[in-house]
Amino acid sequence: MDTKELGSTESAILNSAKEIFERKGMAAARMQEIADEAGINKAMLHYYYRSKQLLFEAVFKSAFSMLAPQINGIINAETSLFEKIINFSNNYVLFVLKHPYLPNFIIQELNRNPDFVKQIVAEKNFPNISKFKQQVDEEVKKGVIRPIKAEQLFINIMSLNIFPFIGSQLLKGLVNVNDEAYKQLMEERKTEIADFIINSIKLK
Amino acid sequence: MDTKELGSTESAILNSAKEIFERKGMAAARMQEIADEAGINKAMLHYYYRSKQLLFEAVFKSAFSMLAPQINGIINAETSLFEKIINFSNNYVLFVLKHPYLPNFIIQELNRNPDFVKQIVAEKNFPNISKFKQQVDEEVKKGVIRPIKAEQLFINIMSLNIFPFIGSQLLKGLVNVNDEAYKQLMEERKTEIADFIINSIKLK
DNA sequence: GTTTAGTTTAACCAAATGGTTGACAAACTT
DNA sequence: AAGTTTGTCAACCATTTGGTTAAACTAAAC
Repeated sequence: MDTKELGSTESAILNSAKEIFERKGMAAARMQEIADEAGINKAMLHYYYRSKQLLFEAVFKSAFSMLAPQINGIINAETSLFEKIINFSNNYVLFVLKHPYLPNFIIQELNRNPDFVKQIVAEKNFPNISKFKQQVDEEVKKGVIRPIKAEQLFINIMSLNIFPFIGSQLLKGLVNVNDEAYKQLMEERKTEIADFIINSIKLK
Repeated sequence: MDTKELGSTESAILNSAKEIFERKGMAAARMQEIADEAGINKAMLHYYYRSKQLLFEAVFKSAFSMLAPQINGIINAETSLFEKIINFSNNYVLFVLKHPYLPNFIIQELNRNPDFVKQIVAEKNFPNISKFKQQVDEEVKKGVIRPIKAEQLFINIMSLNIFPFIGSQLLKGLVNVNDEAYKQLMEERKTEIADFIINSIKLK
């Protein structure tokens, strides 16, 4: 596949590995397939990354470091609570269009390997909702929004944004629409989600 | 493992296969492990189910037939819209406590194999939201709830209920709570979700 | 021009894995 | 009771798979 210089072989491997791992998951991914995708010999994978496990971890960390700023940047921005909700919903849809398999990959592998969470959480760039929490508590106290735990609100925001993509196959079936119509629904959600949330919490 | 008579070996296999497949997914599951779990010889798996693929399909269909009534029964009940929302949120949490890996398994394998959806949708007991849709449209027209597409409301309900379990590892990390505290949050959601939704759509 | 260090490949290997076979036993059938 | 079907198992098989190795190639250093 394409590379973008920088130890071209090494980054070609990482790119191909990302593609295969994200689409198939650790267990179903094949080293040979990654090598083929990168257009290089299988031995190169081990030359640069030692083992499947280590290659996987490199991919996972790289993937997580794409998602984290997405969450962090918006949740901890210097904007009002409502703006955060609007921005997140809007941006997340755009993000997923660029990386369709990424969120599912992360969630899946995190479930398969719960200990992994601890490693990741320990890292410096791991998102932190403390600022968001403080903001929510304030708005509740000021009577701008109805009483709600910041944790629950955060889970709601994440759920409404992430699940429609992860559960897309199931939802397509249940809602009984084709790919095109579902894509249209997702498009609408860029504003629908924020409306839905703000309507729920805002005290007029 | 335990069996519950009825061709004891065959059902022992299915039970063990469910357990392993749901926890590890198709790709990572091992036939030997399923046999061990069932306390029988590996050849028996093939005697009763021919191949890994067929055993997997049996498990998947069985799993889906547990989830479907959960959705169907409530969404198409003879109750008011608000009652449906309340009942679903309440029941779903109880369901997941009994079958922790099931929803994730279904969504995961459906993603991995999108063609599978068509097969499943064709079956008679596949949930259908037409009644729910009609109900939502009516309530909008009557001015009981604000204007919202039934499909979007449905997706919101599903997202708010299902995602917190599927993404539990990620959310635990982001919200920064331990297993115990997270379980507590899930407990609260039995009522929190319905409140959140109804607050959003209800016109006073 | 030779050495040297890093890079790449074809061929190979051992373990794991899904699946098969043939013997054997238990349960029906007649 | 003899024969037939059904269920069960240990051993086996072919293929796949992650991983290794030794030799060949490349390009910079001397």
